[in-house]
Amino acid sequence: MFDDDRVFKALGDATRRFLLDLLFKRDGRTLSELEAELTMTRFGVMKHLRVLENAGLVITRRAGREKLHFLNPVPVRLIHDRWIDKYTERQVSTLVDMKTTLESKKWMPVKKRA
Amino acid sequence: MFDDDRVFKALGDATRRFLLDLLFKRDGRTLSELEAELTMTRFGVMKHLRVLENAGLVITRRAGREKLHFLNPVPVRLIHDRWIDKYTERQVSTLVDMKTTLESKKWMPVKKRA
DNA sequence: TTGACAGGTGACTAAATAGTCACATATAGT
DNA sequence: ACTATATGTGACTATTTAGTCACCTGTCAA
Repeated sequence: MFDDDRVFKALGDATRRFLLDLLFKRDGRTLSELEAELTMTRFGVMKHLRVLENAGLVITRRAGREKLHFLNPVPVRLIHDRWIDKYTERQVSTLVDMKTTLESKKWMPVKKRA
Repeated sequence: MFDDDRVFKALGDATRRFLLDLLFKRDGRTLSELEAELTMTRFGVMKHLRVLENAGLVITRRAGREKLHFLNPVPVRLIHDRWIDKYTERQVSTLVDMKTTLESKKWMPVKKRA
């Protein structure tokens, strides 16, 4: 199994992406803290965290009997660089910004169409 | 199934990533052209291309009896934006550049499956 | 119209993966 | 030492998914 395969396989599961979302909002959480946000068993969460750690998407540090989890953005950036050329990057990000702006408008609670 | 799930599931397979690599090098290829680069059956390749198309990672255009395939970078950029903050983006990309320079090797295209 | 070529389909098999269980280890504070 | 808390493990099951087969449809060019 190649390194990049581990990364993409890790990202292939919705629960693991949710864990990354949690860590993106706030780093340095423990296993128990993360488990509280999910409906799954603790061991289920632990297995997911291990997959993320083996992929390098999450970095951990022991602190006493606790294990703190941190999001590592580097693999994500490497995905980006693999299929987005430096010369077209600006155009793509502009396009994405426009898209998300439009969509967020669509999602806004509309005052109502009287 | 959510949109982002389709994207990540699509990226979870090495053959499909290899197809994206091929299209990244040169756009607008036909099914047969892509099949020639793989050891798999034509139908196998077709199924993979359909997964990529449903995920929005590949866009197609019919031209007579041929179907041309193009790489769409937008979903890739959205992955990036999900876990890389605009304020830390510069640091991360600098770090990645240093890393790739030092290693002097980027990710190799995945080899054909045995 | 006929033959050759490009692409499309349903059903099947083998392998990979998510999630669970009961049980085990290690640390903090009293 | 003792107990509550935080994390770690091996084996099992159910589901998903990659890849193949034989066969069908549509388009080009002579």
